[in-house]
Amino acid sequence: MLLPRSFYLRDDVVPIARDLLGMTLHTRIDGQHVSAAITETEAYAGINDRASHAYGGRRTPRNEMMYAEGGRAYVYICYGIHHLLNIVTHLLGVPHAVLVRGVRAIEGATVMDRRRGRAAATTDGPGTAAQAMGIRRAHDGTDLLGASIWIEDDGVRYPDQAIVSGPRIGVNYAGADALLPYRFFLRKGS
DNA sequence: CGAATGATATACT
DNA sequence: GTATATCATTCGA
Repeated sequence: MLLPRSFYLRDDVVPIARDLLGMTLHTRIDGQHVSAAITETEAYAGINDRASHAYGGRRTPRNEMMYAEGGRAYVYICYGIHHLLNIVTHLLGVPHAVLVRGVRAIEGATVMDRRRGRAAATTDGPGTAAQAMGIRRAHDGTDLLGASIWIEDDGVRYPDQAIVSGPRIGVNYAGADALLPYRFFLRKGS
């Protein structure tokens, strides 16, 4: 079933990042429908999180969408070439988001291979995940309860021991906040 | 392990 | 408007 708006409006982004593991991300982009299980996420927890683009309440054209009501996509370009998909959470004006770092193909694996230019059944980073799903900067602000990007709960549930948490990747500039255990992924073999 | 890559934010003139 | 530093990464060696 489609994840309801209320899932995205909860006030703590960290358990949302954890709960997204096992949910199914769907896209219908360029006439191609693909779906994939979310296997790795990271939480970015608002204006007090030094790793977040919204640290200190910063507002720029790029990160404006982080301040939207939960349940939209925040897509930005990193290192000039990689498009990264984030899921905006919390109420209007509170900039929380979850970075989707990894997916595993369910439907449309051949489309994902073609987009990636190589085998893409399982992606190995946030840039490759977004690319396989067809998501690019133009999808910034897309409503996740709409027809081009959405997330479904197929009832997959993982016990706590199947999930690993640890420090986020690539945020060494964030000082002590770089050590927060805001990254979640499936233990090998899960 | 290290170079590539160019959008973006910020600090200037 | 122009300049510069930075970057929630990726790929090939």
